Amino acid sequence: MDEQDHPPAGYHHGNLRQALLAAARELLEERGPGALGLREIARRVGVSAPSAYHHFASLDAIAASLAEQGFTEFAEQLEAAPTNAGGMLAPTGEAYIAFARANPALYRLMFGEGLRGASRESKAVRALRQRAYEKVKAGLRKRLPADEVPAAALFLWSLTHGLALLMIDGQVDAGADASALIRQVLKLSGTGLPSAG
Amino acid sequence: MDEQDHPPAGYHHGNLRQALLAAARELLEERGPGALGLREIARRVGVSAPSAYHHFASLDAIAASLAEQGFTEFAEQLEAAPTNAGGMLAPTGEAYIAFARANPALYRLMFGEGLRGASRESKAVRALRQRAYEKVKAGLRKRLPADEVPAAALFLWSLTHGLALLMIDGQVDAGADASALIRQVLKLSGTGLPSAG
DNA sequence: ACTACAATCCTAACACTGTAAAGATAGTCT
DNA sequence: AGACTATCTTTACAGTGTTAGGATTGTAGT
Repeated sequence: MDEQDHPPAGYHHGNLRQALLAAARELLEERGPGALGLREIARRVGVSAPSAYHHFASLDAIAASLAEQGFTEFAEQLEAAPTNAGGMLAPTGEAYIAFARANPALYRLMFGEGLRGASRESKAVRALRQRAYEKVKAGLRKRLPADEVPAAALFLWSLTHGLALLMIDGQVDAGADASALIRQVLKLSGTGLPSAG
Repeated sequence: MDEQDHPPAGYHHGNLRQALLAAARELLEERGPGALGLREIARRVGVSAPSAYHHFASLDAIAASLAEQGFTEFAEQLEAAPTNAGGMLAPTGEAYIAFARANPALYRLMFGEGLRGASRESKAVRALRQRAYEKVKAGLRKRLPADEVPAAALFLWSLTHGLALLMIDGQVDAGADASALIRQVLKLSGTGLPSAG
């Protein structure tokens, strides 16, 4: 039975779980959150569908696991954003949107799409979202009176989240230089809009 | 065969199509976009599943129809926003978010969740989204140089869309007076944030 | 009014899905 | 070696969206 040459060693198959997650992630980005299917995942790994139940409690658990994995990478990339330590917010925003654009389906999954029932309320996923959010707040506390922080953080997160989703959905025709447009939009979070209020 | 007392008159059943749409919409808000099921819809109307195919080409077509219906109501409520004609943008933003909060699942459906394949690319739905967007742009043109309008419009839309989704997902604990927080956040679109750029 | 017709609805069936139960197969430990 | 446990498989069940073909009803034509 040499169905694969990866040598990761392990038990029977050559540690499944991760193979399932890898296949799931490929499928996710190939065909979107709604097309995540347990049988298709197993098919790609070359294994029978129910065998997945030795490693995951359900398809939702696989999706939740992907979401967690996504949040981990997300946090890494946000913290690695250039001059993040310097106190500038825009570079973090750009990294945020870069991640979403590089992993569109994963990003949508992380924010609830394709998760049916249980894992939509998943404590793990929700906690991870909140942790990312707390980082933004911490950055703002250095520069704003405490009572303005919540609204300011929500403002920044809404703007970035919304822009990311609109771009992912192909709803904004960014043309050739998307990053220029992104920078332009994010910069408005500093200056504001004339007579918008 | 008196399975219902609604007298809407019509053909055989007493115009299905709309009954299906009504049931679909109830189901949608009750159990979310992912739980939209043709068989369940038919069940609620008291009719056999395949009969829906005389009125809709597929389940996706039902979902797309709901989305269209949603956009229509959406546009109405946005235009009815107080002092919209006066040129203020914030009231429109509040109406935007009010709609999303009143019809959370429908709002998500309108922006792509739960639509598999075809209708995600649906021209009708996409056109409706664009039309709503053009209205925002038109409002901005009166107050900004032309070359700043696209970024400004995208800025406003991203902020509002993102805030709406975060609130819908229960990701922001708005507490008792959500509208106060909403107003506070939207107001920041006018003033901007110190040293955010 | 009676007939032809077209629209509407139904039952039966297909290919698919997620999941449960029970049996085969390999690796591990004493 | 033998017992045991973890892993994977076949089989089966209830559910889904969708298609094909037959029954039923309302509409139009003469």
